Amino acid sequence: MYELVAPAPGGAALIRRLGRTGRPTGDTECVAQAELPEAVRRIEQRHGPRWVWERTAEVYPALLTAGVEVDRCHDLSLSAAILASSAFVSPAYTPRIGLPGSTDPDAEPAGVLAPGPLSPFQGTLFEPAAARGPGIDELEDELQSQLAAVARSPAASRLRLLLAAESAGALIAIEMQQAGMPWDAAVHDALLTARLGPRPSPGARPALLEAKAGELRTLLGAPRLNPDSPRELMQALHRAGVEARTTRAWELRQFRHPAITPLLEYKKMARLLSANGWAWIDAWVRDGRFRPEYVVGGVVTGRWASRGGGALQIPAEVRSAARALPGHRLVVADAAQLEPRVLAALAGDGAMAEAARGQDLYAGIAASGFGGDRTQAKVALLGAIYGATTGESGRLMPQLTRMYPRAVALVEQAARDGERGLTVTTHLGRSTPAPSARWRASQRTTTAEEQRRGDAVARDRGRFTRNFIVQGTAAEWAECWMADLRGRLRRIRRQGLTAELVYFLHDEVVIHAEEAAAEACAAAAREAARAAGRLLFPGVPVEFPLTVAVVRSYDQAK
DNA sequence: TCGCATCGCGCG
DNA sequence: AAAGCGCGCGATGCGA
Repeated sequence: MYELVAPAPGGAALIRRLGRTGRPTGDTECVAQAELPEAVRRIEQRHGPRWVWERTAEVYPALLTAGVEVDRCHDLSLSAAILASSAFVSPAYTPRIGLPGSTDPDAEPAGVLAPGPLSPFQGTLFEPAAARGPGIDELEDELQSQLAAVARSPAASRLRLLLAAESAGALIAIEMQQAGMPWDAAVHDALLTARLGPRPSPGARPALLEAKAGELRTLLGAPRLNPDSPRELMQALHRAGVEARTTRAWELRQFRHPAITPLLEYKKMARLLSANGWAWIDAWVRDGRFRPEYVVGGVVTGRWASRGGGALQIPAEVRSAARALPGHRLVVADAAQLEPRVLAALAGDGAMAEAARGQDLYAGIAASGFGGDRTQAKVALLGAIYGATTGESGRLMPQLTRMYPRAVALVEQAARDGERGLTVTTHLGRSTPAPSARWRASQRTTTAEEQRRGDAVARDRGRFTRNFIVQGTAAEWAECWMADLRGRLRRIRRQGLTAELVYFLHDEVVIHAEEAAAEACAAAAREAARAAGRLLFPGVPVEFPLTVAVVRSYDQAK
């Protein structure tokens, strides 16, 4: 059933077999750290247990390096974070181990999640500091306490699915990091050179960017302007008669002045240079792969975050550098309009599910109520999910409410609850953190001015909780999707073919596969999406179609 | 020189 | 503060 792995003093590792409730069912095996991969391989082949460890990121890299993959695990730290705040757990469960992000073993286990630097080590199985962390008996206790918390929950099967998906995500994050996104530095360099000029010496502006800056200085009559400084830029614009309040691109676009167009071009080019220029290649591309670190559960809603290289913000502009190796393809699969579909399923809104029947949900909704205007349908729906009150989407809300009363009522209720400081919870059981100190202060106001500001703070929280249930449940769908897909790709690999997950972006995955396996991977992604829909929403008639592209480079998808 | 806040912009 | 959610990260500017 379970095999618990824990560090032991003297650089050893302990392995203990546990039953359904986390009680030992056999002896504890002690192996040298260097022998752990082999021991894991042996046990994995014998009975394919669910591996239990404190943090996947501390154990799994070394196993993978030794060529040992595991089928499934239970990540105690990630599970603790979910259970500690889940409204589905009652009476409350208190973790006895550190939560993700707290590397300090003395840290208050149930305390606030202090965003400390995680340093998942690469070379050895356990950091030296971990020796002072929980030992095997504490980890066994913790597992029992988590399993008990799940078992007494009225939503036990949902929580079980959530913990399994999150733990699978932890495995996938490490596997993807080791695989890396195939990245052609020469292609990247060529596109930088075309856009900015040849690579300059460090600190200098590339030629085309410098030329653009010169043009700007002339047009604004500001010969010493540094366009990278918002303050200097602001002053120069004002002197030139452009009365912008900020120097953001969207605002500058409103003004008519000869300098605006070159300024917007400068900003675009400067952004490319600083965010994804040559320094980025040097820092993040090695051996033809971009290897970011994925932080599972790094976002409050349950989405993944990343560390290093801005992995989840790779601009369209440089995606042509993500190229399949010769004889290979990138299979790019994207869940079409995931969040609105999740809303339809969550709310059990039959009318919305009906409109979502086809590949394009917005078109379906437009056809049944916005006079066929797809843009309007999209603006209205996103406004409902994000909490827009003014502008076009605000005006479209009454119409949307008439068409889909259940879906709108669901997000409205989440917003009201959030404003009042209540917890809201995703479909599988991830709950919002307790209201911030700022929100609590907003409840104690005396003057009218304080009252007004307090209301604004409450509405902020309402928009957060409104979005939380949708974004968070979408993240659960995506994690279940990917976990199921991982299993299918492993089966494809067992036929001797190359097929590996190399990138994940909230509602989109990239698989690197040899040509002969590409179509099978595309089919696997589609089947996994159906499986995820059934897992989360059994019996609910909402479809989760994918857009799948088999391409040579990432920019060729969509 | 460093840490920290702010601005701005990329992604979903 | 884009019309509204969630992030990461680089450059600048300021105070220590």
